[in-house]
This record gives sequence, C-alpha cells and structure tokens, in this order.
Amino acid sequence: MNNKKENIPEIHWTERIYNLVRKIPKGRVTSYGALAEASGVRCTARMVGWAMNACHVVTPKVPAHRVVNSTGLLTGRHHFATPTLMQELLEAEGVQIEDHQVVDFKKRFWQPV
DNA sequence: TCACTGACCGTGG
DNA sequence: ACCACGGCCAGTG
Repeated sequence: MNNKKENIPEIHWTERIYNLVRKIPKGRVTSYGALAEASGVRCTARMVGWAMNACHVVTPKVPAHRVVNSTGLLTGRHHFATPTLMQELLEAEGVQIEDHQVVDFKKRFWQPV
C-alpha cells in the first residue's frame, strides 16, 4: 500500500475529497460530480465513488450518506452497513427520501466551496 | 505486468 | 426522450 508515497508531503486528492465531504452541512446533500469538480480538474466523479468506497477506514469519519449522484438518487446505499442506513441517516437530519431519491434535491443540494 | 472495474457524469446518436 | 460510450485514478486478480 503506502510504500514510497508516504514520503510525499502532498495531500492526496482523496483527502481533499474527504475534507469537502466533511464540510457538507447537516441536512444537505451534494453530488459526486460536484465534489470532483471542487477538488480539482484531475478528479472525476468516478474517483469520488472510489474514494467513498474506502472512506469507512478514514478518520475522522466522513458523512458519506450526504453524497448522492447527480439526480439525487442514493446510489451508494448498498455500501453502508445496512442498505437502509443511508436513508435513515438522511431522514434523521430532516432530508426526506422517497423511493431511494432525495425529495427537493435541488433545494437540498449544497454546492462545495 | 496487464487489464478490468468502480457508490459517476456529460455528450452524442 | 432514451441508450451507449468515453474518461479520469487507484486497487485487485
């Protein structure tokens, strides 16, 4: 895994993504593509998904449940402890989910800075 | 070592 | 309006 790369002081692009995800306000959501664009042009939405796949070992913990795809669909729900956990977490924050999709996604959407 | 895949997105036919 | 395809990085077989 981390052999020669641990000498490199540069922050990996994955860390940037994790930091952005942590900035997502409670009760709001954002998309993979938005995070990709905010983290850098070298990064694409697919890589954000890959980064999220490993986010469960990252500390501090990353609120990955606030990240959905561009249509507001909870595409990552199967990667949580339970398939319904993502929805439950969002609903606990006041985000309404209907048929695995964020209600009023446009209003709930948070644009990363 | 090579090739494929992935929690996606935008564009073109 | 729907379907198919390319693209980017890193990890795995």
